[in-house]
Amino acid sequence: MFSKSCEYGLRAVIFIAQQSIEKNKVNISTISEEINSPQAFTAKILQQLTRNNIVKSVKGPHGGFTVEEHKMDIRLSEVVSVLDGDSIYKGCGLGLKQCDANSPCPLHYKFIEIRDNLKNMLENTSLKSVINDMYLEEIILKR
Amino acid sequence: MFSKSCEYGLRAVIFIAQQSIEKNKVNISTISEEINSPQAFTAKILQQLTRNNIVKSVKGPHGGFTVEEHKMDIRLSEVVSVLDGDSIYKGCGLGLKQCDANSPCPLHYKFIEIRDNLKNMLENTSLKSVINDMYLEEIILKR
DNA sequence: CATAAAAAGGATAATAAGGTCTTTTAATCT
DNA sequence: AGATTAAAAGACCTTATTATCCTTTTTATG
Repeated sequence: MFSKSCEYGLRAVIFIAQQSIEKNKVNISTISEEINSPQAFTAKILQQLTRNNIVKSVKGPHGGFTVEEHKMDIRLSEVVSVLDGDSIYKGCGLGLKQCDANSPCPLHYKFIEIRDNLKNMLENTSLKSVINDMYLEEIILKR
Repeated sequence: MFSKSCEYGLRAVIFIAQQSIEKNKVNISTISEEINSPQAFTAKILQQLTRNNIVKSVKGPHGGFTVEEHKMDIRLSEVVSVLDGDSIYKGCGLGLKQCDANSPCPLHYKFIEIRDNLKNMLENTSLKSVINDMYLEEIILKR
């Protein structure tokens, strides 16, 4: 469904956000340990998320990554579109370049439903709400 | 959503099935032309579908590919699982190896809904029904 | 100001996905 | 039987994704 980059990215953002709520900055080595991802690769992904103002990074001693308070209600869709673009929402299920109501592929209307579903879920799910859910149940980001 | 192999495979099967209803065998060069896919690669994919008894192949002059009548009600899910396996249905949205009701990822329940949706669509859509739909509206497999 | 901690950036390596080409096998038609 | 046509099979190549390594830059602190 998502690329590895996007999977790691989502996990990382969720972890960082959770820690930010507890007032902790976290560095890459902690992050990659806690979400079980390759460290250098994760660093690359966080660079992208930093450039796109989804996470904030601070260099130097006691530096690390945070999600600022006013960013807590960004949607998962924003993370996904930074890392994977919008092909999941827009692309044709059968891979046709041109596929819309005017010249639909045989599965066009069936796919629209599923993609809209995914789109709505990602657009309606804020970082904050994910973190809240995590406090309700024992929820893990490793393994 | 699907791999290229799976996209080409689905398009190919749909095209072959449609032609089979009109009593035509079709060869790879026609198929790849009509569904706009790389010929040699499409041949590879059709080999897999042949080995898995989804399409039937006949070698030699006037040979080609067909979908036999009793195969017309196989589901799209069967094609997808031959070409892409079942990770779309089973895999965790965040890429965790272990993720289920016992140790769910933060998005587990949200993803279940979407994957079930996709699963149901593919399991309830037969080749025959796709072809029928294609006769109702002007539907294309190219571009 | 020197040092250490941390992210940023560039270069490269490994693996997987996507795609091509050539040879082999099988069916059909003179 | 021999020529021809078409798929099957396997070897090979290319590109994109995933992943690592190493150097540079930034910055907090003793």
